[in-house]
Amino acid sequence: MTLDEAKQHLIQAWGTLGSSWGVSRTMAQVHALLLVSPVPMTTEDIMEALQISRGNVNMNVRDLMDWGIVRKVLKPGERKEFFEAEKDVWKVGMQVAKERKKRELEPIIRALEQVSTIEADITDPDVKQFAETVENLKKFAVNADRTLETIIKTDENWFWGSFFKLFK
Amino acid sequence: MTLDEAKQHLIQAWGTLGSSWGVSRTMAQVHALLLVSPVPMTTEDIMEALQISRGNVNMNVRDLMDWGIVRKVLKPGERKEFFEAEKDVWKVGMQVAKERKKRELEPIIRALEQVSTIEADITDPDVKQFAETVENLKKFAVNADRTLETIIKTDENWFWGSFFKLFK
DNA sequence: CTGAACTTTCAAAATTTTTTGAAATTATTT
DNA sequence: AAATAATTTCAAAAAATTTTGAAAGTTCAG
Repeated sequence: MTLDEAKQHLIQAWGTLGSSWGVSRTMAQVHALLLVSPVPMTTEDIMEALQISRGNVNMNVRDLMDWGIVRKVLKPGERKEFFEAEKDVWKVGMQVAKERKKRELEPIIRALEQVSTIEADITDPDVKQFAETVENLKKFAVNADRTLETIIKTDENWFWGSFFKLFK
Repeated sequence: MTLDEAKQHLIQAWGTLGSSWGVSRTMAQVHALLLVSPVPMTTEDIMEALQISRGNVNMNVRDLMDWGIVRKVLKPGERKEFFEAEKDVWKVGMQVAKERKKRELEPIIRALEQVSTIEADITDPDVKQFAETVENLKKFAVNADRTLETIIKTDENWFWGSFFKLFK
């Protein structure tokens, strides 16, 4: 397998993985492309490498920047903008965890709290069962949130070194 | 808020959450519906509650059963099949973690391994950088896999009681 | 300022995913 | 074995998402 073939494989695999996690195939592919590029790339480079339109590149790169895992790089004397991906895999993982926590975990916790303001006859067994289910979902979500929060604040070395040892 | 309103809210919120995690809105809604139903439901009950077609209910219920978070219940003397969701939130979470690990984490690890069989001049700095990135992705994935594996084998009580304390 | 280089936007088109519903299949009862 | 009831399948339709590309906007050198 040549370097280029390997890159292509990885980009495809990353795109597929993205799809099953609610990230659009193209966004994941742009991310993978920048991740394996040894140098920052321009919009045109990305267009050419993935055979997609200018607008598409622009949107996906912007989204990746919103996720905090791709940066704009300005080269002195160059008019064009260059993009590079965060290469530190731990940082990427943490950044994604942080964003998903903010975008999805926190909203669902708020929704669960809202829903538990149900005013109803607590002696009704159906109401009781519902309240219990919601309460458990909330506990689970809050626990996950707290755990993520802690992991996010943890430094890289701790993870690579001894995360899994804690679970022995 | 009445019980029914609260249920509707939760079903909607669950559907939205599903979307951002690569689960179809309807599948998440069927799951939520069964989760808050005090009794097992038939295909027709679900059709009516969510206003969706028979085929759609059938497919999504089957998928939920594949995920191991919904069961078929047969009532003696009844011709129809009933469905109920696993109510234990911890079990649901673990089951989903287990399936996603199998369906998505393991395949990406295999893909990364494949890609690292690249035969190329290791003195080429580009090749070296690529190999390094792939190696780090693999380490991250394997670590996550191992951690998940351990959590999955952990019993419920441990999580609810002291998960987050470990991270202080 | 002006115009060229580059970036962003967004309505329409293409693609992908989901849903429908009727026909085929399977299971159960008489 | 025939009739009835329920489930499954799957091609076509609908809906949702993604992509395109050209026009509008922005930036900057001269």
